[in-house]
Amino acid sequence: MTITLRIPDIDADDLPLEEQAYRRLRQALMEGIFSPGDKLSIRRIAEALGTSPMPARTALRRLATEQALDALPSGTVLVPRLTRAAFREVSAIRAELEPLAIRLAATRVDARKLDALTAVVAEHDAARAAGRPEVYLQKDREFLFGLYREADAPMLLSMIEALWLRRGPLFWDARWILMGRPPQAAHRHELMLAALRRGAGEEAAQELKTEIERMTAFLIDAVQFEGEASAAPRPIRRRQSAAR
Amino acid sequence: MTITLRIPDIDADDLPLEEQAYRRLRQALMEGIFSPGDKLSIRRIAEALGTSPMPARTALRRLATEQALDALPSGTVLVPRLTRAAFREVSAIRAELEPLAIRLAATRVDARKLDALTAVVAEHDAARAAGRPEVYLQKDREFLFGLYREADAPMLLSMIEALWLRRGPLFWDARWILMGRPPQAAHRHELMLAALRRGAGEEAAQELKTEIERMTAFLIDAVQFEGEASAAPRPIRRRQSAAR
DNA sequence: ACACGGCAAATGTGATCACAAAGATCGGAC
DNA sequence: GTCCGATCTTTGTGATCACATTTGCCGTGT
Repeated sequence: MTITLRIPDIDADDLPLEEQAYRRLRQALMEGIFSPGDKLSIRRIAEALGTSPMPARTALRRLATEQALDALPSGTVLVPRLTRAAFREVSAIRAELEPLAIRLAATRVDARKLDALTAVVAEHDAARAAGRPEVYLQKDREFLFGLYREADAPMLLSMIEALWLRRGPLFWDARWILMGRPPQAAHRHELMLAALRRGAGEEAAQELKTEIERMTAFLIDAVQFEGEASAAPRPIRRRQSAAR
Repeated sequence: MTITLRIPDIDADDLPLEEQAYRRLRQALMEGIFSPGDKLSIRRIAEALGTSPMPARTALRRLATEQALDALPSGTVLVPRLTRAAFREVSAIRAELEPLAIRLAATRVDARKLDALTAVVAEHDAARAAGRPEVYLQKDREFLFGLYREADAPMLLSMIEALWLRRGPLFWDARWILMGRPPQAAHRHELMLAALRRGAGEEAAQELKTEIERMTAFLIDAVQFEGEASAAPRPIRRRQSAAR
């Protein structure tokens, strides 16, 4: 890891440094600041964050605890490189938990929220048309987590966040691939919204489960996973400048 | 919290102190050393563990990250007191994740393992007959996690462990209630084993889902939850000496 | 090319300290 | 009795340090 880190700032100056560090690192994981396999040393992260090592150390340990990062027996912390099996596992868990969140949200979400999320879907599709994968991924997240928060199920939300963090770097690497799918194949968010408007939570949950399963099947064939020989050129693994 | 802590020792002297602390605290959560609502101060835990504050601090932060403990905005760490809604949430997540683990395990588990787990079921029932709730809870855990480990799904296992940790103290408090249920109502482990022997993973998963849902319905009516008026005498909330 | 050994640098961990903030206690007023 | 303010104690956080372990680099041999 020889590239200068540009870890995002966040607007939370009144929180303890350790919490700020944690949140900034979470965001960095979702936004491609790190690549799969990167080694995160406490001192280097602390320097990048502009703190002493303690907050960085705590934040890294917290992220390892929730499996957003991998910790080796030596204590070294790495950005996860997912094997094919690990990616399947994450997806299988998502396919159970995220529909559950939708079912719970369906009993609580109101029309105003659904309208707001309709606008997010439009922005999601616009980002796709404009060729802005970073915005595309961010709108996908904004849509789904907008719904999951309606579930008012804090532990479930935290678990889903951990799943997204774990596969965040891989998704970032695959962002052009993901965005290159035809719109009707890429997501079923309109279908979900339509179902939710009819009060059909189970149907919306099923649409999401299908979306996750199909995205998994698509990426399984499209991505180079850890531990597999290079039968094709490696997908682009380096960061480009963030478009946002 | 005025009672002297007796945190379990573990057999892992070659691990870093922080990892030992973490594991010991996890075990303590499952075994009723703490009660819901207990405040865990870094210094007091460190003293009970016989370490400096650092390993205790890290362990407590890790446990808070995975929601085994609750952290207040001040940084104070508490043993969770589950509201009725929180207990329902934990159970709903369990009802999704644990059957998934069974389905995955069903494709891999062999007859030797099933035989070993058959013995655990017998010990589970013997503990019930002997009126030893601590062993009863431990055998329940041994049986189910024996299966979940067969799934070879590390993140799923970690998530299930976090769920069990979160509701560990409440279950400990309810151990006599749980053990007092008639055997055929208490669990469906024999049914699960029978299905797994036939290679019917989906059926075993469904038996477990039913077990979780019924146990939830039973406990919802039997337990005093946080934030609810005392319409009945509070259940015993203090530790008795561990029988093991 | 690879493997091994030696050495220096980097690293994670535990210990300790200072300090601001949170929490507990006490006394007085109503 | 309750409530409030003052004071003291405890607490969590961040900083820093020492040290054992790990990692990386270089040179040598095959």
